[in-house]
Amino acid sequence: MTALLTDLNPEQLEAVTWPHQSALILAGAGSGKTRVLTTRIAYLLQSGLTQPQNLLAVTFTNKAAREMVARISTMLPINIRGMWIGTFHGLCHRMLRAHYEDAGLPQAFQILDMADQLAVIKRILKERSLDEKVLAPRQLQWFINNAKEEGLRASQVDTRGSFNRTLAECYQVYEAVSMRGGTVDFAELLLRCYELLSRNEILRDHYRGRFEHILVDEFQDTNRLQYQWIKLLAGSGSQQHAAIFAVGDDDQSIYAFRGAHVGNMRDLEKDFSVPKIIRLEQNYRSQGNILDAANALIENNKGRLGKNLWTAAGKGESVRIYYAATDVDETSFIVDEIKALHAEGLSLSEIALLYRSNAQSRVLEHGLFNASISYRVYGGMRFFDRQEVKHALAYLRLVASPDDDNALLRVINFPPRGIGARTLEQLQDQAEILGTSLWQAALKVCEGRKAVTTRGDQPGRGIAGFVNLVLSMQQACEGQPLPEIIRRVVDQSGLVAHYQAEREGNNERLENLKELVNAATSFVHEAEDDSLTAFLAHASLEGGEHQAEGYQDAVQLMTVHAAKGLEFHSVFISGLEEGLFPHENSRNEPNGLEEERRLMYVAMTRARQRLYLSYAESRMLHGQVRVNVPSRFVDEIPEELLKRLRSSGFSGAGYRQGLSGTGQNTVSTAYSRQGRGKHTPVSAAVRVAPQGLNTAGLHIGQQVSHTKFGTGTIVNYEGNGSDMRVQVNFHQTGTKWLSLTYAKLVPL
DNA sequence: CGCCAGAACATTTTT
DNA sequence: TGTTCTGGCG
Repeated sequence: MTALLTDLNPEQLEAVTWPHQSALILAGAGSGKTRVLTTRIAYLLQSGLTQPQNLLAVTFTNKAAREMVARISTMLPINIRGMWIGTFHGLCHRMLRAHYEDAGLPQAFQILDMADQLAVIKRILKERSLDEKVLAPRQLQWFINNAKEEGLRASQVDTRGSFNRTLAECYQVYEAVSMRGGTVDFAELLLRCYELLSRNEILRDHYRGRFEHILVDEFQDTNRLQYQWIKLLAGSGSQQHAAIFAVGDDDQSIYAFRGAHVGNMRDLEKDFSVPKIIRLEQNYRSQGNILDAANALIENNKGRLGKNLWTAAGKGESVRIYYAATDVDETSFIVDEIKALHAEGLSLSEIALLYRSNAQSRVLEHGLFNASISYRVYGGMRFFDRQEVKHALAYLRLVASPDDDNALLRVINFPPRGIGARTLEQLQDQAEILGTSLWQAALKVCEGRKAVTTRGDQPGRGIAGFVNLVLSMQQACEGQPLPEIIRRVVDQSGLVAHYQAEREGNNERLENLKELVNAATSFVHEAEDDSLTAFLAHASLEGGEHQAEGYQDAVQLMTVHAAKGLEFHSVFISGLEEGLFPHENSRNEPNGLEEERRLMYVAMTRARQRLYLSYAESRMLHGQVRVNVPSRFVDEIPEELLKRLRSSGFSGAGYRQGLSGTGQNTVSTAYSRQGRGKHTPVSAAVRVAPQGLNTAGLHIGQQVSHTKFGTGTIVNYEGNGSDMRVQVNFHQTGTKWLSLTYAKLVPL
């Protein structure tokens, strides 16, 4: 016990040993938030105050949940099985699976991710022949998810006005379609679970009796429904059974745009009569100047719960700021600094390049690539989102739950088997008439057809071919272990054959299909429930993070949002310009500027030792050069904390002057940069500059020679790793795309 | 049914 | 500018 509590500062100790009563912990960046959370759990268990099965800990990401499990396991020798640790969606999903009948769901209900949901919505809009200009699919998706997060069903939303009525009607159709297909979207997981608990007294009492402690991570990011769910589980007022231990930081609330409601912090305080907020203000990450700068910045926000980070470490280095003439200049400054840091022995993975929006990564990538610096870009496409994987998953869904229209539509003609728009329309009409799923309609069509004639039906093609395929898959999978099921379905689906038959560029796809089998194999080892349905749920809920890429020493490029929760020795925040950061769109949002400021606060507090801020006077954006004014956030940092670096050609005028203008006037287009050509779908989240033997020292502008084509200049590149291709302008034969794996290019 | 050209669009994002 | 989506044509 004592070992557990040593090295905690007084506030951390107070939080960890807090009595059985709800608490709100205001945990600043780098203040040991996760440590407090996990130590609290270990403390409760070790001191016998509670049992594992009486604990529920909820996070937002699977990564955070895993980290929590891992840390508790190292602290305690006990088996933490029985404890409910997971994401909101994961825990709700668990409850719904356990009580699917009470929740009114089929046993094999499937989870729709955002893309699946959007596809359903597009279909609904098309069927109702609603013009996309009148109602954009995304808008309807947003509306439905929002309604659900407010706890509203289609019958409960506002129907005043024709537009609202249209929205409500579409929502109603969407509900019906979901019901029939047995599908549940992300928001539905939460709402369904909430409704289940609020309606079913027996279940509610069961869970209330069970959970004595509910711990919530990143509480500032909870939306209204999530908070209601927590409240329901804990029971409030005289009904309160569980103590809520909420940890969060209002200054790091950066997800309002997706429904996060910081107000939940104050609500919790009130609803659960939290006697006092515990503030964790001692920072163990950054040096003094960095914290002072961040504190000064965030001070400009109103209505904060209030907090001031401090450190026992020294002042450290000044915050460096660089004013560049152009984005290219900004990039070359950053590249030079990275080279210098690397030369001093700092590993590249300790350097982060942060930006407000993804579009900014391009210039940076270009610069890094040309300097042969390895880098990794976060936020690419997730494994389970890839086209070929989604196709395979759709077949698997049909095996598990053939009434899922979305899955059916995705693969009914992929690989192509002669089912065109016409046939599909007939099938949809048929389903409409019968009031059934497309699958049922397809079965009917086949039966009828068989009775009349099979003439003209080539085996394996048409509706009959598809129906037979799915039926035989279902048969082949009966009683098989999961990896075998996947292997058979992938094989029988014809996906592999299809991709093999296509020329070029499908190696990665084929690899991913193999990888899917591997994913299933490791899933079987890890999960308690190794059914197909469980695997499909895993694919939807824990999609991306399976791809733990091997460690590579590379500079880390990501948006500020993606950087939350991470830390680095050195951090570059680029593009500090009005209109970019703060982003111009934030002007139209309520409290938009304050959210942008919090974003900046998050960005700054990622740095341990060294923080660079940079600004470019002119920048290429959307194909036009724009001239910008420095971000107001730079001016909010006290001068004495800054060390100004200057580019030689910069006029110097502009900063610390009137910031009233929007700062976006278009000037010349006399500007050139290497384009990147058509660009393969950048599916990989990782793009690492060539370093190996074959590719060492290659960069744009490099002269190379090729045995067949002679000499030329590298003008472009695309892809990554073994798939990387370069475009070479050969003096004799013109430009050619060459794969680095096959072509023997010799640098000159 | 597939391909290509032209248009439209362009914060942030996890589950 | 780059990327994605759509519609028309072969």
